Amino acid sequence: MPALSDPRTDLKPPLSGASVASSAGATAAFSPLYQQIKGLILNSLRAGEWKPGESIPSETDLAVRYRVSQGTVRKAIDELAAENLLLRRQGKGTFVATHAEQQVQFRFLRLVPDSGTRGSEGPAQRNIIECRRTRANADVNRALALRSGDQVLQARRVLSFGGTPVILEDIWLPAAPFKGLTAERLANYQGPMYALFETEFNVRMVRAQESIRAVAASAAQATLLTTAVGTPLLSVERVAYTYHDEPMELRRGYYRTDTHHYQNDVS
Amino acid sequence: MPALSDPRTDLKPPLSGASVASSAGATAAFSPLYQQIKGLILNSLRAGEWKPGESIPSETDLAVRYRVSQGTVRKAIDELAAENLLLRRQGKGTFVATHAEQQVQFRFLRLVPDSGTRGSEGPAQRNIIECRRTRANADVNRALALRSGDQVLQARRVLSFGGTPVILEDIWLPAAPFKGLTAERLANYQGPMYALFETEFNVRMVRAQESIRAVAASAAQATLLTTAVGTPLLSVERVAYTYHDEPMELRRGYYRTDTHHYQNDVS
DNA sequence: CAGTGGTCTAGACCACTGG
DNA sequence: CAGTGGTCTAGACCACTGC
Repeated sequence: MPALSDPRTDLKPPLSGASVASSAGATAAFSPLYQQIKGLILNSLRAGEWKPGESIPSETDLAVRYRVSQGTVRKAIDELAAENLLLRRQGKGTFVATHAEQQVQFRFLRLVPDSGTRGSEGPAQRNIIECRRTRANADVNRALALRSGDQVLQARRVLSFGGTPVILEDIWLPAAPFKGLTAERLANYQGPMYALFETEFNVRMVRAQESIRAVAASAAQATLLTTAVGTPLLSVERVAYTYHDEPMELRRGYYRTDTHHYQNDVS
Repeated sequence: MPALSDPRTDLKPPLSGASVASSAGATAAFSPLYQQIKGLILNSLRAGEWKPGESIPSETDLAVRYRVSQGTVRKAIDELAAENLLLRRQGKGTFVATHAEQQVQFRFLRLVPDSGTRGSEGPAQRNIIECRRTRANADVNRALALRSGDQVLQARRVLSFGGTPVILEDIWLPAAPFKGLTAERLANYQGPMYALFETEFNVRMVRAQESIRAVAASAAQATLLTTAVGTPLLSVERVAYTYHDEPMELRRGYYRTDTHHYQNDVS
């Protein structure tokens, strides 16, 4: 191993909070080396240096690159794998997670059929009702951290399983990162919408937060979901985030739960 | 460190699948040392050797006890901490997680007020409607992995926040592990029900699986929740598990979502 | 100050994959 | 067979807690 006298261009040594201000709180947080490495890897992911589905360099290579031991790189990758940003495959390498894989399709969709398993009803049919460009209202602006006046894309679609419409969704996206997205491209793409976002716009959804309520179907909703007005529906409001917790999508879903249910593990 | 010649009473060496049957698949799975250690710690937890809220021995002590390095014990504890079974506190020790802590009260309850934070409405009022001992139907038996004919305890209660009834719950428990549980003890206990289970019956709920639907309030439900018949309610069916994935509780909850919502993080 | 968990390193060896 | 991630060890040192 090389001596540590060599200056590191990327990393600060993990020094403790020796900030100027000594009194009155405001102590600089101690940041371990592996957290700094994690941040650097995160930056490379966001910058697209390694694309979804591709492998990242081996642990030993990264250890050389960052001038730390393999164990430290390993711990950084461990956390990123636990957050589903990376995928380790023994003997093969470490890969950037993607929404395009067959195994984890609909990874963010918690709705499953009451009987049978996910996907047992065959592929979902996607039906784009509309897609337009507007200025968002205050609600949407707040959720997406936009300035008032910023443009957004709004889409509405229906997902059907086995021929039955089950999900009605309104989707809002900031217009800037999704420049060029049209109803046609949405309609023609086969596969999860988030996979299209990855390949076409270099936007990878990493985590999401959902707020769930029970509501009664309006006339419009009932029509699109071929059910009666007043039918109880699951209202699922989702904000999806990219790397570094940037909000990138607001989605308001209405789920029929007569043949499906929302499944959640809590611990 | 002592030589490894010393026979280990508890552990098999992490040998690979050299089982008798060599052909026809059925290869014995390779189990790393730290997984075996994790299993032993799990056994001690289930046996009540260390009780909720107490500290377990230090990593170095456990390393001596199990005759492995501290790093191996550490990895076992890491996983148990990630699963919320243990709680690490730097400088103090490692503690058995509990539902009785102030910080994590209602850890399994995902319902939060639309405005304000969890607990901002003051403490929840718990109202036991009934508690009786019966034979369970097939549904409940299946969920709790009981034999038909086994006795169960059934309770119904209403939870109110800020004076408004928000949650109606039906709860089923296997009678055997909860021998002696009565409506009075439930009603008199202040604090989360799962905390009572820990202290009185040595049953610790570790994880749960919830199935969520939207339903219309029945007459009985509407009365107890002081709302109108047909009001959309969130139906939350929960199966809660103890150590080693033993199902120990079935709970059917009905949540009003006019002032609260079910919050979920997905990644 | 001693004791705890947390970080970092270095090296040996194992399990798995694919050419 | 070489290359990858996975396990295990041993030791040094750091950060945090409480006496």
